[in-house]
Amino acid sequence: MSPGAGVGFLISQLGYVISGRFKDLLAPLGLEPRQFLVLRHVAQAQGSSQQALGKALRIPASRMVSIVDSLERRGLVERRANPTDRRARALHLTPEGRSMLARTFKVAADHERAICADLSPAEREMLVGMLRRLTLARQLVPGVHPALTSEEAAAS
Amino acid sequence: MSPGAGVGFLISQLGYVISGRFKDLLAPLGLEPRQFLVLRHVAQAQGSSQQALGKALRIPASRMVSIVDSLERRGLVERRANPTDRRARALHLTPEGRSMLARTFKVAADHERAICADLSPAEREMLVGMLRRLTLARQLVPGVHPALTSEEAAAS
DNA sequence: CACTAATAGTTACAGAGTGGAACGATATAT
DNA sequence: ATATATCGTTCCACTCTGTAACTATTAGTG
Repeated sequence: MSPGAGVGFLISQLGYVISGRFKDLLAPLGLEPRQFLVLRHVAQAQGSSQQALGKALRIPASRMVSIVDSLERRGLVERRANPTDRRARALHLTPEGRSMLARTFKVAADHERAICADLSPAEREMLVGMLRRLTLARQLVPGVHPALTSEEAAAS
Repeated sequence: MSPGAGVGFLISQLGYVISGRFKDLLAPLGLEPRQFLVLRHVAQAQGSSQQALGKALRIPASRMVSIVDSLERRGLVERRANPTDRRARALHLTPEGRSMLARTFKVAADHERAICADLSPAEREMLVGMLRRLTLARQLVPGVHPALTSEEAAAS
């Protein structure tokens, strides 16, 4: 079979345009995919340190700095003092951060709807099931998009 | 629904690791994905100019130079004189290029097998059908992976 | 036939994005 | 106490990218 017709190529090709489209949809909110990723994880683990977050998301510490900088500048995230460790910064979502996150979820839902527009609900379910089996077989971290994290970490 | 569970995210996530894996599989042959892409298209359209190739693959002319340089240095591709236009170079596959291409196809086939290992033949067929419908709805160029081409061109 | 505009390939270059190394402040272990 | 590790930060070198300029050649126009 010629490459270009297989599952691998189709998924790879689709994945690229889908994530590119998501980036475009996020842009009007003034958010980049990586910022979205971090914002979402701060919400899930309030008070985390930058290191912990970077470790979970496989983002180098030096890169976390500027990402958190931008989120803080926009008032979406706060760097608070950690009472037990004066080196670390406890990251917290602001009310604006929370409302922004809600907006991004809406964008993501719209995106998902557009992608699945041509599929019947039954097909969609079947597709999700098969894709999920493929991801599990590849030990992907659920909810963490590798493209937004380290290039190195993927190899390790 | 939370992002990370949808079709979009799953495909995007899988696409990233699948293409990354393909890159790793290609590495032992001393070939990068972009070189593979160009090599494959030279084979499909022998005698093409670099511009024509770049246009088809959405690779800027300045970038084609180094790609073709590397392929020529490895003896996989030849820049011959174009009899009707002395500005243009006619690209041709060498015998080594052809055998290299055959090897890459074998790698791609192995890769595809590994990806689909957990799917029954019927499932695989259904998956391909659904994915193909998604790609058609998005007007993707068949066989051309956008990630290996221009960032700009995707927007146009 | 001159002259201008467009095109093929190349080179040079500047900008964005990346992770690693080094640094000061703090925490932990011996 | 003293050495070692960790957190956040800054700095930097490296890669990848497309644009612009340049030469050689071709095509169009009067």
